[in-house]
Amino acid sequence: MTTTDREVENRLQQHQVRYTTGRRAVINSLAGAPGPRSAAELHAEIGTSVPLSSLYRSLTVLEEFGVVQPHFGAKGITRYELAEWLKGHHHHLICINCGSVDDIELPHPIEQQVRALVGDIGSMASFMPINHALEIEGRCGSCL
Amino acid sequence: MTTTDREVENRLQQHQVRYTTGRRAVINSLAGAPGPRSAAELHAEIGTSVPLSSLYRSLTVLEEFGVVQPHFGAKGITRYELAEWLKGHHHHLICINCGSVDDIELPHPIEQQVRALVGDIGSMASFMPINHALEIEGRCGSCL
DNA sequence: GCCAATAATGAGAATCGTTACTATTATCAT
DNA sequence: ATGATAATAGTAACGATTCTCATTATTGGC
Repeated sequence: MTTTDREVENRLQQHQVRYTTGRRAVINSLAGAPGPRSAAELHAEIGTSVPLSSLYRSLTVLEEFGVVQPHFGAKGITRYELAEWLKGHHHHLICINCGSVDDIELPHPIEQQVRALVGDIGSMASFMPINHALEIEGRCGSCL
Repeated sequence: MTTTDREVENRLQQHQVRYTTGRRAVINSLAGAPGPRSAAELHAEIGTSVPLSSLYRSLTVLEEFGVVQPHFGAKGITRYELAEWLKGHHHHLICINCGSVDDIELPHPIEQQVRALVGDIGSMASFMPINHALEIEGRCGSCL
């Protein structure tokens, strides 16, 4: 059992939500992925032991209790990743050629700058920022 | 005929693509909106004179020729907005309470900082940035 | 350990945003 | 005007996601 596993287990326990085999499979798959994954992608990796419909339900529950976070992509495809408190704050590099989405964690000073900018923007627009995402579109290493 | 209208007309003409009534309706509706709009929202505003299927087709060709840009939101809903060369580079304030998406144009010096950060990130991740979007989630003025 | 109560699952149908198809209509150059 | 081509309207098809409900697993109390 990994650390992530244990943390998720605790979080769910506190809400009297069961950490079942299917949900475990989702978490472990996401924990090993370098970026957000769609239900279909998870299904392909996990195998047919967890049917798609259950996968979707698991994702919904896990999102409801703050364990995973959705990321909305082209063609109505929603990909999920572990929430920030599990995997750390990060941003996305989205390849316009192959469609891949990879995580990138900014060096602390740079992330601080982003955070400061977001704060400034919020106060100048009478908007209360709670989260932010810097999505960078371009060409990934394999598609240059 | 507005300036935007004329600019779109020119762009399409250069590609031998017609700027029809339906496409004009889409552009004008988007030009008057404070944020991205979905096909359904445009249909509601424009009325039944332009059927949904035509709206979708219009959006597809307008995107194809760089006149509008998609924005992917929750529940598989794609919203479109005028491309940057028409409406200027901007970012989004997304309200987690009411779901509204509003545009925000950053003061020039701040946008410069963002741009510089994106450049830095690209070179440190061997990724060629082409575009970027700072999406700020939080509570809008009406939902504080 | 066993039982009732409750939560979760599996399989398929239903939903909804979006796309594809095709016959008809509008537009453009000549 | 006319023929070639682009665009439209209406409807069927599609695919990601959600819903339904009968069945199965888990849990807390005995």
